[in-house]
Amino acid sequence: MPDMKYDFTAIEKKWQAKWEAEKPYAAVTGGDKPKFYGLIEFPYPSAAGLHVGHPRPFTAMDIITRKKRMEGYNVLFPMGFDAFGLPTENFAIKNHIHPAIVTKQNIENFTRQLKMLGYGFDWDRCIDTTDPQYYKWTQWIFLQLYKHSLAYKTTMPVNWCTSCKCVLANEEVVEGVCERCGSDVVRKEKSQWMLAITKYADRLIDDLDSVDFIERVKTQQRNWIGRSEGTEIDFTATNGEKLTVYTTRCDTLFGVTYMVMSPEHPLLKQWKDQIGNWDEVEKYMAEAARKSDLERTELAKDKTGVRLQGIEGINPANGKKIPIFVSDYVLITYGTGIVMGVPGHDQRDWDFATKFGLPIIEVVEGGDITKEAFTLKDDTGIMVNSGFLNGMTVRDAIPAMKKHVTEEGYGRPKTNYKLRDWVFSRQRYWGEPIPMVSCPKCGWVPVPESELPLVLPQVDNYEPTDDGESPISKMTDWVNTTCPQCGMPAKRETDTMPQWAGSSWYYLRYMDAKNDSAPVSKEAEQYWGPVDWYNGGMEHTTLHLLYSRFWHKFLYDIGVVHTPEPYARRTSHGMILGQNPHYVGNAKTEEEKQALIEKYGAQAQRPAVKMSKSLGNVVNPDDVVKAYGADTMRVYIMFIGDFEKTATWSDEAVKGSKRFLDRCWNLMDLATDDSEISAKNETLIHKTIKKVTSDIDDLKLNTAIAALMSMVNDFYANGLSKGDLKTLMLLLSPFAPHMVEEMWELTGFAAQTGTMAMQQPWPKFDESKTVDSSVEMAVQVLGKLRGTIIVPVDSDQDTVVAAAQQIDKVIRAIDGKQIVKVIHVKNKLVNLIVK
RNA sequence: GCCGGUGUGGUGGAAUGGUAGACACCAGGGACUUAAAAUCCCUUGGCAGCAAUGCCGUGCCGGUUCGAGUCCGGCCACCGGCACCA
Repeated sequence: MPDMKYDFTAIEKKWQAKWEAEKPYAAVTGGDKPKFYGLIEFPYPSAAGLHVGHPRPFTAMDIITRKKRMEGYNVLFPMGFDAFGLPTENFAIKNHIHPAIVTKQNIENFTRQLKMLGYGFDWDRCIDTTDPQYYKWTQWIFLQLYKHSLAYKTTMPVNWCTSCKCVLANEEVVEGVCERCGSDVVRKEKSQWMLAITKYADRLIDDLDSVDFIERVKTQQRNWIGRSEGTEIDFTATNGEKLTVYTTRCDTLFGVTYMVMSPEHPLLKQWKDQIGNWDEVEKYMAEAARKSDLERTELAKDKTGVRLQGIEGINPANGKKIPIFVSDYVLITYGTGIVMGVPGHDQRDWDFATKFGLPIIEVVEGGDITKEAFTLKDDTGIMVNSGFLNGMTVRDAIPAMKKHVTEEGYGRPKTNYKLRDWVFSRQRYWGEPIPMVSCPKCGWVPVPESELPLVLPQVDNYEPTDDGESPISKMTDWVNTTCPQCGMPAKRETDTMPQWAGSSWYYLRYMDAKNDSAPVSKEAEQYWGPVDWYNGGMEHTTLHLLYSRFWHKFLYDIGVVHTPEPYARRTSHGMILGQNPHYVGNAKTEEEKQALIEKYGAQAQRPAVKMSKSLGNVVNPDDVVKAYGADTMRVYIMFIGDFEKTATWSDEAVKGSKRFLDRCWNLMDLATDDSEISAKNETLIHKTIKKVTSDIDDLKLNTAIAALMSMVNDFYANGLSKGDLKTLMLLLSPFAPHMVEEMWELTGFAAQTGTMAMQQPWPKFDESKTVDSSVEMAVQVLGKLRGTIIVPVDSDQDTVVAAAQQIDKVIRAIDGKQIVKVIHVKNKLVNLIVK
């Protein structure tokens, strides 16, 4: 073997060129092989390029799909770009470049970096959501939603980001601020396109049972949808109006001492003339409208409200008259916007009643309602002061009351959801135009499908406007059109679709990326669907992941796809953090330490933090590849820790992965010419194949690499044959594909087999060869480790006990005592119980 | 407040109820070298001891078990999600 250095730069360049030319990763629809569709979330092509967070999921799925190919699967592993969105638009505004040009440059840079890392994507299927040939079908799906009454335009209070000058979906508001820019979100009355995701709420929850998603994704989606089973109860107002409330605790109906209406409730304005203190009420309503979501939440503890003069409510259970208040702790968006106040058994109601001096009635025994509401979590409390419910447990009282109100005709069981319909329009430029035309005579009319794609017009200024209109609205040539229905002058919708539109169906497009007559052909979808394994970030759980499940279910209903769920399996990766430059642990002196704590506070206590430009702890994959090579980058990012957990990048630790690859490379000099697996390494090799195979399937890439490292260490200790090296190369090839192909060629296996290593079958193990002829067993006396013995595999108890009694420490430990019991776990341990 | 998750050496992390710390990083020692880098070898959980060895040790308290990082009950801390959802 020629003594050659591992020149990763030259090697990686060579093999990437070969793969570019020969396309070994191209997926062909159809054939006899079983199919495997592995998917990772496509990136948003930012100007900053890839950061080291990207390669974690990408490398993992690349390894999984490479192994699947070797196992004989027909693999689809695609990549694309989710390129509409605000950062590009803002960059374009700032630098006076068209967003399309920025997007093109960014995609080119991302593509270069992804190819640099050696991923086995089928580049012929690459998609770009801003390509009119792609968004033609995004618009088409919108039109189908419209035709099925799942897209509608309505005026309602929406979340308005004061900085982006744009509406946001509920899912995009985090703790009262915009999830993207962190600015205040206020409520604004606006006419918006909506998608009726709530119609799919039950299916989105129930079908989670049929898919293999990690549990935290399922719980998070269930919580977000927030299904609650309760009761609607009709109260009456003294002016004759019916006031329906929603409650999950209908058992407490006898404990109601007041009612509360949301300040946004439409009945209030209707009652203007009947409300004695209308001025006061109106003022309160105006104040509530001005508050941002954040303010409303922050002030949660301090209840405010105004009592309506001249109108009271009547409790249908006992005919009692009770006051009605207006208060902003009642939300118009949940339930009926009216709540029955049960201060004895709801803490918010208790707070409110205490502040306004309202009576508090105990209807469930067990607490001290003079101190706080008794809101027991278990439901075994006994009902009191509640007419026919007295003496029952809460558990029995709820169904009894539900039945009662239904029979009496003033109530009914009702299911409610926290999930809201999806606000689907944005007042920004860089998004898919919504293909609708507003005609003075016909109302909203869809653009005919034959006219799709409705291409985004060129504008001079992308700047968002303060009047809340899209920049496109200034393009009168484009806006002014004719009604597709009556031919009269009409105007186009100028809002665009949200960031999440294009990604709601992109996994389907990969199956048939060039189709000009459908989003995806029936054949391609039948063959590739559903996605077998989808990995992505937890931050998308209640956004992209939920949205795309919704769209998929709709496409299922209209016969475009053949499965009710898009993704069979969902896993999630942890974030990659950077070193914290301000960490107190780095301080050398006590003064330095104090200075850091003073300056950075809690931030200084954390060894690792999110990478950011301002902290200067961003790791650029380009630099890592330049210094150590793509294969080292791939191995390190997998070896860094448990895939699902947060991990911290370490420049020092990368070297360990490089060292490992060097050691693999240098094994070429040591391997003897024997092309068979050597007898001395046989067990080791079969064990390692077994371990690496199952670890990849279980997404435990870190321990798979550890097993390979162990094998290499043993090869150095015991020597190896070319046959042994061959197995190592095959097991390593998904992890470090460039280096392995070069080794495969240098060791003559390329010439001998006529294929690349990646095209070889995945090594098989023989279960019977994964066990050694002898094993080391633990010897315990009274559960305490006293030594180890080496015995033939599967030795019986007598043999093991006899061997154990030869050990000095064991002899001493049982000295003068009787062995009364022996616990013998075959090949593992023997525990001598003495007295 | 509710729902998840996590807690193991100086560090990242391993451990189907069965030898805690695999595999690495850092550190220390040695070899090679004019020297450095690279490479190779050794040590490396803590305490006591020259050593053999002994004791302690997986956030805390208790329980089940021959045996608990792992299972059960109760705490504490941190991370993530939701949150005036009636």
